[in-house]
Amino acid sequence: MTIKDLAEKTGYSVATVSRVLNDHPHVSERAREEIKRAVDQLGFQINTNARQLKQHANSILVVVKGTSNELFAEMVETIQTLVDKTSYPLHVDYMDEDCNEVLRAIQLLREKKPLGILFLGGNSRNFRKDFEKISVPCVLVSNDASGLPFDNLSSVSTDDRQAARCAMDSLIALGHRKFVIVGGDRTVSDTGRLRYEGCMDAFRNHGISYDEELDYQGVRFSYQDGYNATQKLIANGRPFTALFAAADVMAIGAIRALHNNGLRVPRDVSVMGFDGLILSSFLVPQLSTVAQSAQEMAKRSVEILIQRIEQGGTACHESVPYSLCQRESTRRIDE
Amino acid sequence: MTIKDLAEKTGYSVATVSRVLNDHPHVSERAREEIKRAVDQLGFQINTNARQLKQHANSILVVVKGTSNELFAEMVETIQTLVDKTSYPLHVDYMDEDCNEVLRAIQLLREKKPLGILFLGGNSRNFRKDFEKISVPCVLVSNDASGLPFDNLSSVSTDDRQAARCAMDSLIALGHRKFVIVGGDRTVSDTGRLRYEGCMDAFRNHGISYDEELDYQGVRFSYQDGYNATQKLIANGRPFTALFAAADVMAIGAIRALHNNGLRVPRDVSVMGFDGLILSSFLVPQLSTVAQSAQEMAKRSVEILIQRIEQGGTACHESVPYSLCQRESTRRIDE
DNA sequence: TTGTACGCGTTATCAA
DNA sequence: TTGATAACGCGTACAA
Repeated sequence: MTIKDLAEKTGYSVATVSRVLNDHPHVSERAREEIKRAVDQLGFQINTNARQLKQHANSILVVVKGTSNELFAEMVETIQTLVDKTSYPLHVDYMDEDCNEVLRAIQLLREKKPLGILFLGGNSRNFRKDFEKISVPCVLVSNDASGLPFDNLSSVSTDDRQAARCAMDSLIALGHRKFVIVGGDRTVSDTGRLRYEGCMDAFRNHGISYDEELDYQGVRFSYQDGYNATQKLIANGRPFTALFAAADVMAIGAIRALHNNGLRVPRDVSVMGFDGLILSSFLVPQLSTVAQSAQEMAKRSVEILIQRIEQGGTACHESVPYSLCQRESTRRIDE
Repeated sequence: MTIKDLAEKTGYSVATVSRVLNDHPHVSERAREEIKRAVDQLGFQINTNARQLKQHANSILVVVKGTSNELFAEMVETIQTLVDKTSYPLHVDYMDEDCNEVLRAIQLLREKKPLGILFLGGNSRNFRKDFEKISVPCVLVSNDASGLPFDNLSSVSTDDRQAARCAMDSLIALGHRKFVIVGGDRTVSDTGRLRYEGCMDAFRNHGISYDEELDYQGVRFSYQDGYNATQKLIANGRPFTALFAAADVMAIGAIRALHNNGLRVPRDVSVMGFDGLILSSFLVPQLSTVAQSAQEMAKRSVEILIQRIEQGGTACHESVPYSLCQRESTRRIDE
């Protein structure tokens, strides 16, 4: 079933059929109706390979790093509704967490010929290495790209460092002095490194002693890793009253590990997460966390991308506000 | 940068270049090397649109219904590793929950020309309506398709009805007699309907009275809907000692709602979920649940699909075992 | 072993 | 308003 078949069945030419299919003008009402009816009747489906081979498909591409990242899932939804309001078709591509998102984008660039790309998550090393091959406007979402030398790569992110520092400040204000941190692997995750540094800023400012070796665990952003890391921190035997996890999923694993060791949250240990997943507000206790504005990040990314696509201009780098949610997993302690 | 350019640069013809690109025989070592070098140097990337327009790409397609379904995410990982061991390329396509997965598959069938399709989740109504247009072997995963009249549609699923019944039986064995259920919308979700019927089976068997109107909520599988539904059930004012949620995510929302109403789990109310998400074992209290064998379902689906692709044969329908996890959110009560 | 030439399904540019 | 036809980039008979 091709447009050729459609042409034969309806008695029109492929050109006319194509015009109808693409809602082009210069087609008589009668032809339009007849052809549309035939499309429905015969269950015709267009071949996007052939179409994209010809067309400069004017779509927007979203490359999502990680297939089960709740924060990204929330953002994709927002992006979808926003882009739907424009005339740009949207294409979302999910990939494994430890895939190279830039190489993947280069591949998709050839296939889909999008006008611009939105990266949900990304590793600066990958960008440094291969991004030069991409020339369409791009926006890196949730990571800052201001340090990267590409004027077609904008970014919208949370100020991870400041947000983490703010979280620690709040715990310090609650009277906490002895901390452990379940964070990301600073050698591979930009996010992990920044949030770590934010914590250090707070410690330094308040003269709090902290042993990077004994009180930090750099692991993957998962329940299990959060759990394991916390087990180790407990096993180290250094007392602590507050635990900061650089992601809500790790915080959940951490709370379970604390529980298994007879430590209650927030009675014995205050736990603060990072991200502000929807899930975290349904937990018992509700998770205190630094909430990223997923909606706002998504919104600005789309706006910036479309602006760059339509009006050009060089890269810009924005950070969107975060909000500290003091909920039930943290408490004030007496000195 | 096309194979034509590549041909010019190297002095060979497009045919030879194409052969090298596809690792075909009948190419001299020298030509192979020269061309491969040129590919690297010029950063050539093949145009998959053109390629797929020509080729009957011998890939396997996975259509995932729902972008943030943890259970499916687990299965995709397993599928990926399994298919990687074969020579079939794998293509995973994620779509919104309330999209028509069959129409989407038909579309992708034209684009990617896969040898077979794996459906992760699906609505029997959609299949009944449009599946006839698909002729390649398919496997519906997590829903039973034995009632559907297609001999190229196999299925691998959990026996939802029996599993739900088993869950209720276990709660009854723990002394519970007054139940409420947070389930799916039985009019749209096959899964929701089956799990509901399983509960009814148990009630009937044990002579337990149950008011479908007052004690059942049919909602979407989300935290928020689980929460809202539970609020309503509590507001109805009918006392209950056990709550069954047809999905772990709903159970989590339910627990929070109970908590907000001063009801402790499992002290005041026992809560049992369904799915066995990884998350559920990290909660406090650990969620009692009916765990589906995600791994096993994924494994059998792949096996069946490849078998059908390679050796043909008509559809088969399997159910994989579930396991009842009595953890910390349920308890025995005294009569 | 290599090259020529055609066709895949579509869109777009003409001319009618 | 319509139709014939040339691309798009690639794979593959078939010929050499």
